[in-house]
Amino acid sequence: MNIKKEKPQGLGLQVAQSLASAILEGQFKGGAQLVEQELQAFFGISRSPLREAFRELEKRGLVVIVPRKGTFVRAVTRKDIEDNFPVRAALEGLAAQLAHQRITPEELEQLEGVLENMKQAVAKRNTQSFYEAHLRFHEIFIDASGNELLINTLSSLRMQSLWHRFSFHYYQDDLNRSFAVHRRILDCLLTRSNDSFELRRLVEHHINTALESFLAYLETLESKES
Amino acid sequence: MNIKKEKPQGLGLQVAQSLASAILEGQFKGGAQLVEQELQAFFGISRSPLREAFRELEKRGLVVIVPRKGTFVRAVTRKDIEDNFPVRAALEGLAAQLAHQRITPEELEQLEGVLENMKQAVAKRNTQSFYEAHLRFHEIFIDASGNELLINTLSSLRMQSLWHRFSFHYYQDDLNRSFAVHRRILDCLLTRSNDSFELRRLVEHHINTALESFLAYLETLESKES
DNA sequence: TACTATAAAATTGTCGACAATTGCAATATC
DNA sequence: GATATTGCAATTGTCGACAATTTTATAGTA
Repeated sequence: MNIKKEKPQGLGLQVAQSLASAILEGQFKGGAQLVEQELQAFFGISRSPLREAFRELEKRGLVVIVPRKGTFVRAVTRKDIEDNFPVRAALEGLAAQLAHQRITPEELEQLEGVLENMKQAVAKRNTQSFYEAHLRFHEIFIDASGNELLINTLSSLRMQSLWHRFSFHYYQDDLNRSFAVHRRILDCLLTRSNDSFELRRLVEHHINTALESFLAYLETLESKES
Repeated sequence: MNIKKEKPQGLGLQVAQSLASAILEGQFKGGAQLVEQELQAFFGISRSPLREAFRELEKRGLVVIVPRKGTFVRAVTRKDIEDNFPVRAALEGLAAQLAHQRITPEELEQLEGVLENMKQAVAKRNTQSFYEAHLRFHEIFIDASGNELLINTLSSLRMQSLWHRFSFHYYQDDLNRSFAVHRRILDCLLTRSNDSFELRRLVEHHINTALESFLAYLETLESKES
């Protein structure tokens, strides 16, 4: 058989995917209840797969299920963000260190390509495409770590932190600086003889710095609202 | 009201708890299928809450759900273990560093108490109670980090790594050394003026070392089986 | 008015039945 | 004898109905 075997995914997972997108795009207010009857009617499915979808969303950290009360889209607080970044920073630092030992020439090639995209995005002041390339850059070296647990854990953490209500706006200011950091990261990965701990610190510091500018961005938002 | 408000947990969570214990105690062979009908009869419940329990177990990383195939207890491979420890090490290192800044005198007191238990366990060559105290020691400073995400993530990772088929046997050899390490960790936590990075490295290294002796322990097991 | 008690509505939890799919064994075919 | 095919049994997926609980609305009382 040369035909793709489309992997079977029940209604539950499909609905979960759909709901996840909706939540990440901010189509629900934080803390809003996902009422089964409404969604049941909307998707045209029964309650069993819908509840399954809720469990899936809870696994991804997008909703919180409270017994006997209901399922609520997770309201992301400032503390959630402050908690998320350091954990991501530590894990991505570890991922980079592991990748340093086992990354393949092909993957390094990909990183060069993505970095080129970032460069062009900087020139064009295109924050959207810079944002996407940036995501891809991290994704590549995380996968290169070869640690499945690390890859899965970070996948979840990065999704949560990307809560698109805020999205990529906060990159606007320092595209150049961000590009330079990733150039350095790639250089570190390219030189095998290097100390992998330096690479680790570099990546970790990069993300923790991102937290600071992200929080600063939030400050400006809050001051505008008041 | 002064009465405990017993938090409601549906049948699903109760069954999940029961199954989790059974799995951790090794009452299922790795890769064994959890058939709904059997468990349904055993617990005397319907399929809805049982499937809910399966989702819960999957969230905790104890089973793997394959669509249209079934739910299988996760077969822990050597790579799973090799992947788990470095991630735990990085996160517990971070937890210790965070705890260094915000740990309370009460928590330090608790750590002293637990360390005393470890000391006595060493004297009595009681690996069981040493094991329990050891778990508690880590739990305390992880909680002291104040990072909810970190606490939850580590809770899950530590549970997985404790897969009791192997259990605590591998501690037997170096109870003294392990005790000494934890004495040093506590000393680091006690001196606020210290460099918190040293504490972090200490904890991380401690866990990565544990991986090595754990793997060595597995070697002996495998050679016995052959 | 403010507060409590009661009733109704809305919502989640659980159940058993039926549908769809998969795995396996018996059978057929070369 | 090896391989493909068919049919049956086992298992998971989906559904709608009923039960239990929580929330909301209503009425009653001080």
